[in-house]
Amino acid sequence: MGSVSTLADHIEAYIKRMIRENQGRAIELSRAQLADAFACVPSQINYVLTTRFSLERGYIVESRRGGGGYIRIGRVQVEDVHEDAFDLISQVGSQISEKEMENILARLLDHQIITSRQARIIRGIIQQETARVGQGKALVRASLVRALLLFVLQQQGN
Amino acid sequence: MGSVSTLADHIEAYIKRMIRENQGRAIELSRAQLADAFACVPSQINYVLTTRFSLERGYIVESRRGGGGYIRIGRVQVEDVHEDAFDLISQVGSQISEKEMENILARLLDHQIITSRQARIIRGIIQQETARVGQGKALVRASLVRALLLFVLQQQGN
DNA sequence: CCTCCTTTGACCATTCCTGACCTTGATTCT
DNA sequence: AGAATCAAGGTCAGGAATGGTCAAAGGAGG
Repeated sequence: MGSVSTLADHIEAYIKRMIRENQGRAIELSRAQLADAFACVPSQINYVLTTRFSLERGYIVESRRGGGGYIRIGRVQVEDVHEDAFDLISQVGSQISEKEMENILARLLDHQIITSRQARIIRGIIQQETARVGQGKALVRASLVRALLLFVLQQQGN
Repeated sequence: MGSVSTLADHIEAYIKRMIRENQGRAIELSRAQLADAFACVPSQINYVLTTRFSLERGYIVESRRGGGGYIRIGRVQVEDVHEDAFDLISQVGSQISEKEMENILARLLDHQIITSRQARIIRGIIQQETARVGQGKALVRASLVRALLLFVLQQQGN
């Protein structure tokens, strides 16, 4: 697993565990309470939500302000994970940023379509290959992401 | 002077010893601290990492910037049987023709380093990807061949 | 000398965390 | 009902902590 060192990482892990323990169903929580539990400012929760629970990473976050306010966090429901994976890959355009790549990997990892080891190797390979070219890294990255992920999927016999 | 020991060599040895002492498991370190320990500029660490801890040499390096940033260095287990395969791959230049690619695949197939199914999948993916780009197919192909073969080899050392 | 590897430093990019200030919804007071 | 107040959550910009890049200078060996 990734390094669980920063506060944000801990909060992320906490939320994911909550969801897991709830059979993957959406959970509801109070921003203020959570912030209190981790001894941080409330906006830190928003930071975690936007950086780790974005739609691109497969999460849906709803909330309401005012008295009795709440934050609900759930996973995007997908019929067939492999279908979803192919969709994800086919939606990769001719260029892709590092951040976009991370989102895809995070999502596939989340759905256990790839292992963290595979994700690491993919990152490593792409890092080396993009370093090799001066310009057009986003182009090379797109090509490699598609190729490597497609390879993984096809190998699994899809 | 038998300069068997540049600063880079010492840093390399230090990191390798760390990994050894950690039972071969990945280690995590701080670039700034390490640079400090060796009284050099931080970028020297990057130099050592890129020149001595590349994937072809069997290492995988991950890092994160910002607060709580780190550099993680681990080994990817690779069977010795595949030593020459790595040589083959690292000899792939910045461009390679379809014929050269076929030769490489044939050799790897011959030595049973990859299966015919894997070879087929690789061919298919590379065909698709090179078709996407108008020019510079040989460039893209080289990148993909390296990436996919590297991936296959590291997958096996699991 | 020439070339390749090493070292350095200036400048850049990313990630995290906080606090001041804003918006929205519910409840209570007149 | 309307106003005031209370109780959430949201935004945004900034500071601090890391690591990354790149090109030029330095050195050792052939």
